[in-house]
Amino acid sequence: MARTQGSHSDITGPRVREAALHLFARHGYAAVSMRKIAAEVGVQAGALYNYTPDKQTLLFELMRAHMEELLAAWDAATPPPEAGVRAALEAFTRFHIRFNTRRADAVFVSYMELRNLDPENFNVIEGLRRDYETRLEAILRRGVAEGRFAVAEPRIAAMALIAMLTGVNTWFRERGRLSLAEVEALYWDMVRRAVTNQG
Amino acid sequence: MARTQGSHSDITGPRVREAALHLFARHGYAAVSMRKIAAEVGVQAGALYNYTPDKQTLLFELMRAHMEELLAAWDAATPPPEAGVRAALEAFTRFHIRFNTRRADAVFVSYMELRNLDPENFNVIEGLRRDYETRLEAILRRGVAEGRFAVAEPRIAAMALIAMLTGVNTWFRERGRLSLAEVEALYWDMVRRAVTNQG
DNA sequence: CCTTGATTTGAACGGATGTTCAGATAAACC
DNA sequence: GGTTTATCTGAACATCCGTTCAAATCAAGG
Repeated sequence: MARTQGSHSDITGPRVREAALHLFARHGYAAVSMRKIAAEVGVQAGALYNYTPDKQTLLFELMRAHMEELLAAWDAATPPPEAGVRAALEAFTRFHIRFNTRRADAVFVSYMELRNLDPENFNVIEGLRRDYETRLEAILRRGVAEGRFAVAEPRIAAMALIAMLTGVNTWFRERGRLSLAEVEALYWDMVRRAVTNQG
Repeated sequence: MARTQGSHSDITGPRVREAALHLFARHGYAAVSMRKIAAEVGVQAGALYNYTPDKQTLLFELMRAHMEELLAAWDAATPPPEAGVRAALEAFTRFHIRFNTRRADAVFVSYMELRNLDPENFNVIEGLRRDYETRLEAILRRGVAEGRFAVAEPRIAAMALIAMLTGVNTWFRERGRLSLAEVEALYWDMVRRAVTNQG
């Protein structure tokens, strides 16, 4: 009694990653066993090893995929330079909120499970995270250079703003009082004022 | 061969909590065994049960103590009303950064290990967290009422600002380029502008 | 329809887990 | 200095862990 009807590598592989992401987000990497992931997929634990060499790599690949999709999505959504630096900052703000609320599990795991990564895996994810921060930092620096923003420490401001925006995930619910568009507008208001001088 | 010379409940108890807090912050609750905590203290695992009924309660009490100390410290540091709402917001900003950077382990654990709490324990910690957010929300509401702040959604702004301020912990190092006072000033600048209208 | 090869099972491995408790130990008190 | 009592050890419990692998199963190709 092996191999259920209709099961394939193309189907089981994604389902393993989905189940792992969901369970890691809910209970944490260390608290989720390979057997629990297998049970969620409807398979025995041994079958998981057709899709990952080990549990650590499964976690790492989930985080790497998320970070690379994040970077690729922003690069594809970046407004052209001639739109202006203010439009770039607004686009970043709205993009970050939209992208992250749609992928709450991956965002959560990519932040909370950093300490469960092997050192070399950690360095890879950390590098991708820095890349993303640098995208925002560049916008802030350009705004300062053009005299439109007043930001004393662009890198720190970038980290501060990203922390604020990512915080949306802790309370936002799809069917809550505020729509995503309203949330975007609220945060864009705060971001805009935080980097702009009075008067 | 039991009871090492000079060991007492008064000494071992705090050391158990210190070791647990440190290890939970570093590796995560689920990844830290009672034996590892005991080894850090220099004791056998069974001895820990003189100080906590079980591992879950150990985690919960660490988080509860942290949150209650946070609330008590802020209540003791709150400026008098006659100092003005702007002074209150600045005090909150500086207090939050100062208190949290000094207790990075407890802050980290109290946020990251929420999902490892039993439902009833979770509700207690969640309630304390809401209390703290409400302190800031009240300041923002007062500022709006007095016409000094422009904040459309005070509760959401409170959560956004706290997320931004707590983010300091992810990068701040005691002996880094910026002193704590400089960091406080940078963030107060952003907070002040984020809640204030232009012109 | 029969073979081939990908996919899964089910059992097994050594070791770690939280918790309990009888017995050993040493500090505190009379 | 002997007794009491708080504290700790060391072993044991049942259960779970990540990972491996021969054998079983089934989809696809000829």
